[in-house]
Amino acid sequence: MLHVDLDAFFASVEILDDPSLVGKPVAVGGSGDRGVVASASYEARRFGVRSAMPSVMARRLCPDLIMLPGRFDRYEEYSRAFHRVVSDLTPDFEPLGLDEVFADLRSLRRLNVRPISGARALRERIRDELKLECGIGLGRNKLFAKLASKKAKPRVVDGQLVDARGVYWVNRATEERWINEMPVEALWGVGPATAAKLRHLGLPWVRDLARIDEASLARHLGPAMAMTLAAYARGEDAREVVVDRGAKSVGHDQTFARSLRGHDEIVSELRGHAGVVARALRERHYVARTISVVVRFDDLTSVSRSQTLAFGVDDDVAIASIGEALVSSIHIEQAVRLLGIHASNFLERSQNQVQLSFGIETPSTNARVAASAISGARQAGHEALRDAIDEVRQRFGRTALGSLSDLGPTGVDPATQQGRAAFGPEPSGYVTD
DNA sequence: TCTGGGGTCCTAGGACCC
DNA sequence: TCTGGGGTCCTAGGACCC
Repeated sequence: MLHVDLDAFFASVEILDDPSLVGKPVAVGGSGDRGVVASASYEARRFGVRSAMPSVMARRLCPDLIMLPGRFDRYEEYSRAFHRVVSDLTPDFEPLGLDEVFADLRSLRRLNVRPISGARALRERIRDELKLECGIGLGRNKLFAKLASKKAKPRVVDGQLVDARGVYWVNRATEERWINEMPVEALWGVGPATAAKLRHLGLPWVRDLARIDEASLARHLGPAMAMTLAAYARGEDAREVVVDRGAKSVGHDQTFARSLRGHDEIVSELRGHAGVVARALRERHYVARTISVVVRFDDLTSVSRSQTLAFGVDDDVAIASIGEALVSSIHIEQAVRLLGIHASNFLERSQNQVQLSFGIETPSTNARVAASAISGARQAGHEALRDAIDEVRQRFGRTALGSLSDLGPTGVDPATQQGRAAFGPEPSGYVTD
């Protein structure tokens, strides 16, 4: 198993695209009071800046930090190029986020290529063709390959950058040493909460997990986690490389610089979010049967609501209507700092079974209204129009046409409970910006 | 310093079917 | 008349990963 991890990915792409940033402390992330660092250059890391750190703290540690907002379309381009390079080594690879890849190298045996040679060649090509640095780990399974790639990467020790080995291969002796020396939080799947539980149980080391009875571990962590951790502690990891893992959900969340107050503010933001999710679905030719919303309050507590329909949706207004119905079912007494909407339970768009005239079994009146809105949309020929809008936007840019979600009314006429208002017979709402 | 936004997987309870 | 055990689906929440 091979694991590649690109160094400081987002920050490195920014520096490649703007050479004036070379040698400077650069971070990508939100710059506001509620922002966090998504990626930091090694110059920034020398000051202690780390990803997932609140931006306020990063700036305190490094006053000259150059904070960039992030251009994810650009990172995706680089990511695709990265995957093309990996695919030349083997087609058996699995991306993890934009900047990591697992690859099963067993097929290289037939070609008489040693894993270590393949890894070195891959690293050279990433450097030559993408101008990016990376760490590569080789091991018996995903667990060790991932731990090894971390060892292969440059580290900051006492504010100084320690050179990277580039490629790190874990042999049996090293495996055993790591199992004996590693704290539990070094394991995949052990975060702050699980680490705290394990410390509480007197099991702070991976070697402690090897001696504890799995059944008693399961009582505290659940059966799945217990089984996984017990296996890891024996150096076993059965996870295979899955090529083309299809997406299971898409969503859009946003934390607001100023928390939202009142139903109207929330609904108007929700419509924009619904449009983002709907477009993502259509790009993938999926429809989603389940729509969920999440609301985070100023005290950082969150509430979610979801609803599964008998058929799939991929339409801005339909998803917004369902989202509104769900949000309306939440008791909102505080200001809202985050609002999210997600779609899951995908069907291929071509496989969608649409019911136009049957009553739809749903627990709430609002959802029935949403369903009738969907029917209304289809009957009004709205779908073809929307696809045309998507196509125009694809060819001429996203701002070439005004956004459907800016139309205003919810798409549901409260008097008639009909979903005709926004779809209407006349499409004059869709004129250009 | 006070915690983003993109996701995945697991758990527990309830409804429902056979 | 009161009851089981297996299984699926849905919902809400939580933990984790990059």
